[in-house]
Amino acid sequence: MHKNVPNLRHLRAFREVAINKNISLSAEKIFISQSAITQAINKLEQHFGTSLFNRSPSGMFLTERGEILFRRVDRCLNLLQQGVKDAIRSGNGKAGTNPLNIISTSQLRALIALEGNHSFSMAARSINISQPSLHRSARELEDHLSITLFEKTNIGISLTKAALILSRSAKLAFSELRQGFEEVNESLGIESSYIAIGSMPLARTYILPMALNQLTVSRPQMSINVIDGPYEDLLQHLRQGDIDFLIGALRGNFPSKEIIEETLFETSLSIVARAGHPLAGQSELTLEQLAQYPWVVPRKGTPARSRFEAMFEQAGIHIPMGLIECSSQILIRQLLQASDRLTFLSKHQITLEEKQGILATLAYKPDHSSRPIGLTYRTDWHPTSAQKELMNYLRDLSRNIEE
DNA sequence: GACATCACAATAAGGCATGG
DNA sequence: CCATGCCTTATTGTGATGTC
Repeated sequence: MHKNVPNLRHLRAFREVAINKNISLSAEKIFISQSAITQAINKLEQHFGTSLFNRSPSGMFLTERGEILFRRVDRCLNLLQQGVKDAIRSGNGKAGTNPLNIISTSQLRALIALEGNHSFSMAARSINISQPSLHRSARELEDHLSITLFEKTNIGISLTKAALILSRSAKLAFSELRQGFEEVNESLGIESSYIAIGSMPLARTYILPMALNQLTVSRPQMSINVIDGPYEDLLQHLRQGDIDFLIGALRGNFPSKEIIEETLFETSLSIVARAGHPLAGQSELTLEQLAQYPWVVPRKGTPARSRFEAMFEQAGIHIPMGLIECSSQILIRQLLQASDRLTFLSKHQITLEEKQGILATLAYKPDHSSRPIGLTYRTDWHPTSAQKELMNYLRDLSRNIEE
């Protein structure tokens, strides 16, 4: 995932030279030799496959792609610097010299690997290095920061609070670099970029596929990763920069200003059953009638599930027993087809074929059935042009949705 | 004066074996 | 499982020297 992250000191050197427009001066500032910086920059240029500076007698000036990268590198380093500071504070350590001097990419990689794996051996395997190597990097990091990063718990090795803070900044920092790499490639006309989208059930069925098709027409080389899962997991990945944005039902009420929710459209929930269902075609259904049948419902904690429960509770009716919780659209169809179960679907989850005869929308309109569908992303996220393009397709498609 | 380059030195990163 | 020692390999850095 975070392959090929360049040496942090090289990135620092790059930033200094970009600011000072002078290698020798930068060399004095960050205490390494002039030749080391020259080579570091060459290496970065090789890594990103483009020249980053115009060398002129009056100094080193960023090329167009150098500028692009500089913005990302600057954010990357700031994130890391802040992350180390916060982690040290959280771990009651003493803030020492410049944090960027004491940590390396491989140490951060080790840290990140340990976040998802509760043993050194598994973490090592997950990033294809040997257990001793990973172990050493991890302990070195701990040593350099002089705070506790790892502790033994009942599930194995866990990260301390301080370690989690650092790991999160590192992921965000690496993801800035990933985005920078993609922007540079875009500017070179290499369409190899990559987008990770977190998808909640609704969007998947209609709007997202259409937008993805549009995007792949204009950018055939693009690789796209659509990830689904429980909202909490997706949000977690979003906050750590693993996912670029989420699409689906908005939850609202974010405690912090860290996350933005952008409404694309409103959709309304309908109660649906198979076409030959006993309640299909009847008018004026009551909640009591609906409570007689078994249901397929969304996971607990989702907005649609809350609506489902509120619908009965407000009317003082017991919630039907024998619920099946399921978020797979295909499975829901099959459950409905084979039984008299009912479910909540929003208008845009029902396809044309289904409207023409496989599913029946029952004559009962839940209160407050309308809910916002939209995009969720980090406030400090800076989308690449491919990412912006995809979001614009989604916005355009939403505008044309007939309600 | 300021960057590039070269030969070599120094470190960092990684692996294997092996013992708690 | 984790931790360590010991060794190899890869990466980075230095200082001298070249080039424009």
